[in-house]
Amino acid sequence: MKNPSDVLGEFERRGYIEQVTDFEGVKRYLSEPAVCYIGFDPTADSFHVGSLVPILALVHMQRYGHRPIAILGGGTGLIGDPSGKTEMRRLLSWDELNHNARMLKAQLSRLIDFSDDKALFLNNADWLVGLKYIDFLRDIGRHFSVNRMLAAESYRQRLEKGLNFIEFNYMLLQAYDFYYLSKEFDCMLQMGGSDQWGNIVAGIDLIKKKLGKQAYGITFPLITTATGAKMGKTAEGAVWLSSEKTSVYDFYQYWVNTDDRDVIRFLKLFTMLPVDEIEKVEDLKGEELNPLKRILAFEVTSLIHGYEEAVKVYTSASSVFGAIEVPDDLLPSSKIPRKIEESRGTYPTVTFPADRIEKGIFLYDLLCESGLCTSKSAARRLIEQGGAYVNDVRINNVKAVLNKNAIAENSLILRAGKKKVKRIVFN
RNA sequence: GGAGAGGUUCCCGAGUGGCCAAAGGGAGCAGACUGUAAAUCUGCCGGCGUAUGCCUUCGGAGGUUCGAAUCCUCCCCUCUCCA
Repeated sequence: MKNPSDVLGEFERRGYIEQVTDFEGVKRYLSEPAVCYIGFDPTADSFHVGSLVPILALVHMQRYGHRPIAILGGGTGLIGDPSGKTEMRRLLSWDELNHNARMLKAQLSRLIDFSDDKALFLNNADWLVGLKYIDFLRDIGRHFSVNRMLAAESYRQRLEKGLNFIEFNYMLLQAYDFYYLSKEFDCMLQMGGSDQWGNIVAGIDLIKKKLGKQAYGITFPLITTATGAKMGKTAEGAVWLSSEKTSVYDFYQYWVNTDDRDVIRFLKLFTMLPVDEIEKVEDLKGEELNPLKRILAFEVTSLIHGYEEAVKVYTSASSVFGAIEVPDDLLPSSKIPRKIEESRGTYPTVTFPADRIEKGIFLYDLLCESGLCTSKSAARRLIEQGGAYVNDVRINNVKAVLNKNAIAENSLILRAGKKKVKRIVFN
């Protein structure tokens, strides 16, 4: 069993920590199995890559013997957190909320063990919705100074754009969450993104005032890529953890395409590989980083979608981009297949009726309908610019028509640019 | 409640009656170079498609006009100042 207090060191070495309210205090608190919590946004029915750090923080906590609590901001989601947003969030309906809660818990369950209450998944709607306005003002509201709230960074930004009263109350509700959890579950540590600092501190103050107890807070840094983009954002939108929303293939690709400068940092942040091992490969540069990128992609995919799926995408990606041997001594704890036997990868597949190909089908139609291009115009452009490949042969003719000659075993491989590939099956 | 400013294509932002599918930048896409990286260069960047063409788009609904993102009316939203 690991030493519970070492989790803090682990966080430090992995780059999980932005701020701590009281480092020594937290260390003492974590010196024996403790309870900690993180709140999650209920606005979608899947987490995305941006939530990975908080989620993995809970995973680490559990591995070190602590009891993590994931709070779904059901009650607060009905309001919308202004922190770090420049716009007001849309309000959720009850049905959406319940649906999202189910889906999110299922996702977390793959990573966190909720059996026997070793971890908890709670919805703050359970205790927030029943609050009485007047009681709340008397018991909780009086402890908050508006002056201090206005000074909080999270509100200051919004003050410039405009902040309505409902959002202004968000801090009180989140502080109340923390107070509630400290009272009911002895949870004295809250973690969260750096934009949550103000809310966390407010909760600590409230606990001090109401219970006379000391609570703690840790915030994670906002993770951006080397190019300055927010983590997990692509042109197509967020990179989701749900394979329904982001295919496992695209998920894997997102990670392999990591910028050189981010590889080591991301290995520490987003995989569970031992930090010792990661630190040993820190000096690798240039092309040597390619196997590391594959390990990164493999490990994260494996964590989120499971080992089997990860092996599958890894194999198919290798058949698209070429297999490389990953040395046994490179991050030895990784379960990535070190050698790939030449096998046909499983490309993302789209099926078409067989008569389409028998009649002959315009290449641009196929590109468009298979989802590789967003419109026929885009498909034409792609062909004109030399980015369209059928079975690895570049097709430059915009009016190209595919017929039976193009297929082998009822399928063909369609490429758009270097990175987007689909297998088209006709039957 | 009063006064003012504003809402333009994925984002920022120009455009004040025809030359506007709408400048410029960013993002994105393709190609070259490469290592499924970055940087750079070239091209593209509403849709249908190849027609001096049509359709959709400048907050929403109407109107004026041969013609509107641009003018008028009403409405919605945002911001600033005052109360």
